[in-house]
Amino acid sequence: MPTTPRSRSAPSGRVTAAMVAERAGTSIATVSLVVNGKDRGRVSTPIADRVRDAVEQLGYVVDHAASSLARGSGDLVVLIAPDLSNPFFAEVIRGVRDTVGDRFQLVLSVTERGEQPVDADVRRFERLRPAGILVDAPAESASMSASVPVVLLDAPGGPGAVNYDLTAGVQALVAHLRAAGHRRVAYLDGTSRATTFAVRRSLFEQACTTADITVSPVQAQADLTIDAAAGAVAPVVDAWLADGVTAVVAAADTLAYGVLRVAAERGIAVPASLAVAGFDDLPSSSVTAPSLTSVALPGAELGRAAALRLLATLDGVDAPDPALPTRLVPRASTGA
Amino acid sequence: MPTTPRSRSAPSGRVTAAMVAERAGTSIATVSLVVNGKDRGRVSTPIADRVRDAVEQLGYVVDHAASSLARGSGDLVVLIAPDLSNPFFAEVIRGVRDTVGDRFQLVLSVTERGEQPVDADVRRFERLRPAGILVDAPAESASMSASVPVVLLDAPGGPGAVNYDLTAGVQALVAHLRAAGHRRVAYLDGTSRATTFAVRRSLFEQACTTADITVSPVQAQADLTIDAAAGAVAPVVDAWLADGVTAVVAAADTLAYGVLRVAAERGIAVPASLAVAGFDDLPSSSVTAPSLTSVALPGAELGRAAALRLLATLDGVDAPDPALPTRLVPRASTGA
DNA sequence: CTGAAAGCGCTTACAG
DNA sequence: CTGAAAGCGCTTACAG
Repeated sequence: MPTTPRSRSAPSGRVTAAMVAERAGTSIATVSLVVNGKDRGRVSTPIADRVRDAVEQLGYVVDHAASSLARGSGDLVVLIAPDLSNPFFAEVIRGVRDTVGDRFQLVLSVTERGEQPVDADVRRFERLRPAGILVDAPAESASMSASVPVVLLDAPGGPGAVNYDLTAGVQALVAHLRAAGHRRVAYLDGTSRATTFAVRRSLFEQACTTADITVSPVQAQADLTIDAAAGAVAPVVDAWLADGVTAVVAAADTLAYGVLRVAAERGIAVPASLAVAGFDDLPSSSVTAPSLTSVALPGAELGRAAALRLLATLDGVDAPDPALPTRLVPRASTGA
Repeated sequence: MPTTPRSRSAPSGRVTAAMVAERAGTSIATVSLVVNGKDRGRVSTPIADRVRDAVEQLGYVVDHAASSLARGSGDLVVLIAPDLSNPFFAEVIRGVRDTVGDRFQLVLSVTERGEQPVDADVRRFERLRPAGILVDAPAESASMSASVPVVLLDAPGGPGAVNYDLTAGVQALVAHLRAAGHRRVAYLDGTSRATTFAVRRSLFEQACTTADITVSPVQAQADLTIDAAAGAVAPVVDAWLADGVTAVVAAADTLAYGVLRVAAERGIAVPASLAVAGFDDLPSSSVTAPSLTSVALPGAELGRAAALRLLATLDGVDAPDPALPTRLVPRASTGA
């Protein structure tokens, strides 16, 4: 810890506007204007050039803390997402980043494994005075309000949220299973408290009822990792088979991978003895053994839509708000 | 845009220390001390309690911008990582987050897909006055210096870096291939400019030379995604086979997945006609068709080691700096 | 066109 | 034990 007195501006390596101003022979006010591109018609060309030269030579960068303090808010956009072990979120992030672009700087925060973003997370990031906050798969959409604009992703029912329209995808999945002759299926749920999982389950159960397919009372759920899913499936897979289940639908592809792994270990033929399907359509779902049938949720699209909505809010204009379409990608794991 | 005059503190919903002080009947200096836990022996218990009550009632949170401006730096730790479509990074992040814990707030930044973190990324985040910056898989470790402590991850050769000892893993892989009778192999490289990829390749080639295995002159490389890998492999797979190649080693598991996919499409038996192996040992590598042999790089360990090193630097103590061990996980894709 | 000055919300010697 | 005040580095009316 340096003991340098604070009054002496010990050259901390940090270049300030004052240093730029001195070198350019102007005031820091002028430096601020030039650096922020607000010099048109306010600063003469020769002076502006001198400032730019000095900035270049000194490697000056506007201090974010000071700037956002003075301005009231900064150019940060915060995206709070659940644990990234689900590759789905990588896609969402990409969509957001490509959309907020250079205008804002995107920073991410991830929750503890298996946790959903909650109110307190939003609160913690308000401190940073971001331009806006995006929350992916929040636990409860109720009280996510803040002093900055907040957009919720994949938070069905919430206001100020962008969502998938899961109906089409789920119905296609159930129709697909029905056509393959399945009449009794199991559902492997996530332990996640994200509302989207409740929606997936209930839409699935509804569709099954309509299609005259029975959902097995033998329940299982797990964290969204392959290991956790395999651990949850191992104890119940025999009960499923004994119950006459011929297909299992998992709330996420990573969960479905766990089913595939247990089936492989037990020598249960997929799809002959047990069909398997998931949600997300992860990139790796095309190379599993067998390749996995999945309801495709385009993550990058979700990220893009959320970012557009935030930008629209910041600009004070109305945002289009279409629910994003989902579709079934049938593969070998259901005999496609 | 609100036109509120700045002088009137329009109740922006933001609670300030002044508001807390007024409610508690003290000064903002006292509020600051209490809120930062520096009140022991400096503030009387009844006053401290009144402050805490007021904080509670008002929901006061210290403003990050103002705090880090006044203090010189804040409690943020920034982790800059390449595009997250490689699930490997999720592990690294988890290791970092679990280690920096509650003392610091972790924020992430990801580069454009296929890009590596560069100097300019570090520069951009210095603005935030973080306590430290972690850079995963940087392009060049040379000039990554900043006004805050920087720790490089997976940046072989750099000073202030934490790394894997790839030797053991690579040698085990090559010995494994040799034992299975392979004498001519191909290497599928990543287009990534991260130095770790150069190291992987050169260690592999060295080990092959020693083991009297020939590396095919038929070259291929791709972005670290399954699609990109499949696209790069498709045009060369016949040439590999024609060249007498019996095994292909990919610089990352995601690349190896691309090989598996092309092999499946072409009806090339794995491992009978072509053995496949990768680096990373991703969770999904246990469920691919066939399951993938891989050099395991424990991502969470890397993140943990880097975070410990940063904490040590901040505390001014020496950091232990063991290279992290790697090992081979043999699976069906090489006939294990 | 230009700069002095107030203010953003904190933290921290310093003086009581 | 407590508070007034300076200072962190900017931005932005405002007065020249």
